[in-house]
Amino acid sequence: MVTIYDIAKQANVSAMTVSRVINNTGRISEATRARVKQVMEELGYVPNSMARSLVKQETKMLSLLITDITNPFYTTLARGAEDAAKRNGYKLLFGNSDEDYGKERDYVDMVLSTRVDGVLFAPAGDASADHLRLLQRRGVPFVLLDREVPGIAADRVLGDSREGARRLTEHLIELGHRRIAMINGRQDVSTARLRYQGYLEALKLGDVPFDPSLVHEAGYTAADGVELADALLSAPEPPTAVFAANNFLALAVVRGLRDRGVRVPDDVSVVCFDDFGETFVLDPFLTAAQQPAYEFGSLGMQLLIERIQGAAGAEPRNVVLPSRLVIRQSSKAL
Amino acid sequence: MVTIYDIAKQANVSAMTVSRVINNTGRISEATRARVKQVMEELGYVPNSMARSLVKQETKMLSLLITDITNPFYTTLARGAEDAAKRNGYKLLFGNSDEDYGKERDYVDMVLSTRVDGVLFAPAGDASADHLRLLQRRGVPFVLLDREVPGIAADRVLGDSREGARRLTEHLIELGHRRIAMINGRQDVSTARLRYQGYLEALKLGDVPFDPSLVHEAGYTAADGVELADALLSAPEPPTAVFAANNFLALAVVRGLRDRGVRVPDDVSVVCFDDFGETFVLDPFLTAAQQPAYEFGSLGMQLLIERIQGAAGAEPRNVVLPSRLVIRQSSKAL
DNA sequence: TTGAAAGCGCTAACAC
DNA sequence: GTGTTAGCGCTTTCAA
Repeated sequence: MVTIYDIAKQANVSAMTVSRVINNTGRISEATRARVKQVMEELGYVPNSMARSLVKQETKMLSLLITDITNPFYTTLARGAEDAAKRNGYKLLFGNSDEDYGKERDYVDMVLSTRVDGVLFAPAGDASADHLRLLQRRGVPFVLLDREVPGIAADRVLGDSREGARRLTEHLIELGHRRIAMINGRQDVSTARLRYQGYLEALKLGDVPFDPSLVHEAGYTAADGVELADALLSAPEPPTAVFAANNFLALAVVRGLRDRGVRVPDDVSVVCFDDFGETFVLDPFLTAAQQPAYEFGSLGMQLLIERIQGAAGAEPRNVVLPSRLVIRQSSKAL
Repeated sequence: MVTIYDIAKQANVSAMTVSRVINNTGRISEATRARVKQVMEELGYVPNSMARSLVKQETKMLSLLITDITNPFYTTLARGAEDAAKRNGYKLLFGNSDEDYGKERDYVDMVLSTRVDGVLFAPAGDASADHLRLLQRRGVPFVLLDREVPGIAADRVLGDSREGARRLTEHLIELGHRRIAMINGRQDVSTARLRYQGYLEALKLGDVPFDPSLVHEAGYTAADGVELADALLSAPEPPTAVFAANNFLALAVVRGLRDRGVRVPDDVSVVCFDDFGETFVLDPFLTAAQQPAYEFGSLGMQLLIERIQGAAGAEPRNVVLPSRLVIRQSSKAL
């Protein structure tokens, strides 16, 4: 491996001079600079960023933790984050918690020992508070993504879960539905709670009686919610419409209903948060509240970098990104 | 930041003793070990992996470079790679070249300065050879993913592009098609060349005359190939079937054809390599040669780690993963 | 079983 | 403009 000292010797200067050339700091004569640069070229020198990090106490490395790498919402978010990181000269370390607190904990340990300069953190749920406090105690800046965590004050980029859920439910009510089921993520996840509240709000505003037998909790991943259709249909009086709290749940429900001979939207309408967009799907079918996933990532990254560079101010900032209601074929008038 | 020295002082031992406890090396009395461990706990010590890397000359960090982070083929592959890396105690740095040699070059520089222990590399194309030689000269082990690069001898995990393309084309011929168009990636990408060859092979075997006006080249990303439908339909005698060399191209073509009033599959059949699977799509529509994306990642990672740990032998290994032909509604008898 | 010294590759701080 | 010294946090080597 070529080091600064090899360059220094060849170019007949001190290590410091080489360091100055590399970093463009201090005053260097043009002659020396040229000579050093040439030797660097010849020897194919590449700086050792570990050595640099060790002395500078910063790694120029950031970390992004998401909860489901198979979900297009998060991969699109990841892209936004990566673009913004690269623009600012940071590398990005990715992690995937799979909605699992154990894996999340492992990841936090990794992050701590890697000494990344900051973390973009999509928490698995409320119990992530422990992990976030670990980061706080070590002085690692972070920005919360998509979900808030009670008891943790930090910058965050959130969606309008409550509002979006309310609008989706209202849409169903406007179509004449009154028996509207909801399938949701776990209640220890803030978005699940807020989407539930939005649902209740819409029912109240629309003068639709609330029936607890129509509400089911699963989780947010593709694996969750496969059996949901049974639960839905087994209600004393089954629903005519379903609000699914995310894209995977919606897919599972539509599949499950169809398998049982229930047609969507003819027999049952389905709406959801986050869809799969036009990118992957030929004929997008689901009526959905679309969230600007890319902006979750890029904005979050921007907040994080501002925070790291001390351009942020003491109090946490809160960004709420509105969703867009896209009406498609999966919802239909009763 | 808590260091080894803080622990050493508190526990009344030398730094070396602490180091030994951390790494479980050497002989330590149970008493000392317990004392050190307790202090570590109390102070919340987390090892500084940069300092360790600097002296050990290894980072326990690997890197994965893919060419299109928006393509489910690659995100699934990434998941396989990540799982395998974690199983073996490695961290994973992600990168995305967007099929662009410039971005790829930047990424290689980054990789070099980060001193990762190895790279899983999905090359943008043949010109990636320069970048790969850079890695070779620096002694950074890598495994090629999905695409081979002429002139570069290295471990690799590839699909059966030629075979898969042949089978897809044969499928169309069996359905009675004889005017079969192909839309392809750039010819400086090995998979594009091989898929083209497979297409030609099938034509020859099926006694179908080859018409160069039916072959079009675009690129592999969603952005490419939007205008392809025009080119296809403007042929003197337009095709009755289209073989698209990947998933995004297929989606673009179907959209383009529909926009121009051409029905798929009634007027034109479409088949492709890599689809979007059942994970995102309610009613998968495309007849496709499905590749085992997850295994590309996990197997590639396994090869890489073996290579790094010297368990590999001198000559490059070559793994070919077969694709699976899934027949759906987008292809139909003439 | 434990410790002292040296050094991984780099840069901050201070000379000259 | 350029050089010297010291040290970032850890492990290797050798000694006790």
